[in-house]
Amino acid sequence: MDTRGMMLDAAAHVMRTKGLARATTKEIARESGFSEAALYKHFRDKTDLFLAVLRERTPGHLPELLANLVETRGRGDLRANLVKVARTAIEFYGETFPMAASIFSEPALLAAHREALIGRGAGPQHVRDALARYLADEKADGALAADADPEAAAALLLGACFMQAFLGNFTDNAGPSPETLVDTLLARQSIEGRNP
Amino acid sequence: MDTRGMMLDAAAHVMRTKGLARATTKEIARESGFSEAALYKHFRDKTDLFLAVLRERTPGHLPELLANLVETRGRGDLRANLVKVARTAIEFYGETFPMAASIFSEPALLAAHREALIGRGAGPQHVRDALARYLADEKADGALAADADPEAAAALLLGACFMQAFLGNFTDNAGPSPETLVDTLLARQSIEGRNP
DNA sequence: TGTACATCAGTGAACGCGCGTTCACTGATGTAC
DNA sequence: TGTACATCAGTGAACGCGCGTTCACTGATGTAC
Repeated sequence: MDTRGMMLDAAAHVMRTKGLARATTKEIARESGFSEAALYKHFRDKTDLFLAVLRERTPGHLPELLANLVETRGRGDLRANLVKVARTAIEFYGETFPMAASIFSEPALLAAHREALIGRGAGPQHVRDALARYLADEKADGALAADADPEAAAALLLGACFMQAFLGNFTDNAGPSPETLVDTLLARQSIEGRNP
Repeated sequence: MDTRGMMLDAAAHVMRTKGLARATTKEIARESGFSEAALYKHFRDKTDLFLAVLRERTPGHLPELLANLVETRGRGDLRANLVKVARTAIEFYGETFPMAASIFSEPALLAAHREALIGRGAGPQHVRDALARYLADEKADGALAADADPEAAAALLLGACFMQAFLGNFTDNAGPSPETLVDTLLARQSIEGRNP
């Protein structure tokens, strides 16, 4: 691993364990094994370093899984696919949440990160859109009810995972399993005959 | 309004607009119209002030609404009640999110806030539990399918609202309306005859 | 009523500290001839 | 091969700054007699 990579790892680790407010250049330098001055040979300033961490040290398994699902539409059965999405999403959001939430404490950093995501065509809403697209494909293939709403269904499932990850980071709250969430989403909750 | 209240308002305003990292004693003092020294007549230290803001300046309309729903079970129809919950939740989480997310940047503050919530018997999971309890009541009254899962349904609906509030704070993403979310939750998504 | 004192909310100025950043430097490695 | 110089990743020490916090204080208000 090159110096820059070690610095990014150190920064990501400090941000995760000590929090953004305690992620000082001193701490990151100490953790990486290099001097503070060395940080400035690889990154213009502290913001540049943080943005690089956000860009290069955010896990990608959820976007990847959804990209695959969209590509191989209908391969495997709907329920199993959604359970896998839910499981992956809870894990992904669980890893991502503390750092992502942190940057709300620095609006300037938040804005810069948002712009960077937009520039790359990435961002949280794209995940939801990808799942909605997969569900729309399943609906077109007849695996989903004709009056089902792919976007709302995607919002419900990912939202539950997102919140579960938040609750898991905030308390030790467990919440419903991925299977239960998916089954509840797919099944009718209101009594038969009544609307909707 | 007494001095203490003005200080809390000022602190909450600065936290919301400038972010936790820029919410310095100088800034809060300037905004409140008092000196920095005066802050220390009313709060032991900065952490004490922040915890007081979190305790006394967090909106309460969502917990309140759910408490009322649980009390007046079945009054009004299910769908209308849920739509109102969703609408209130999106607004509530939208107001709460930036500040709540902020404190993930200071784990010590986060831990202190969590302990304070536990001590008061409050916290985000209680909101979800309250909605689950209301849904369980509706199920017992026959307004919800016999095999419906109140906890999972509550997690799905509130999760979608929570994530929508996050997306709204992060980008200007709109997402499905409260009505669409509720209808999608209540209706069967998988095709009739297929499981589940 | 006037006088003497107590209380107390709030202040201006200073404090020490840790922060992000920069500086002149070092020493290992590569290159020319 | 040896010699002279260039390059460049990384350093130790210092810098100015803004932070949270404390200090001795002021001046308005209340109270006793």
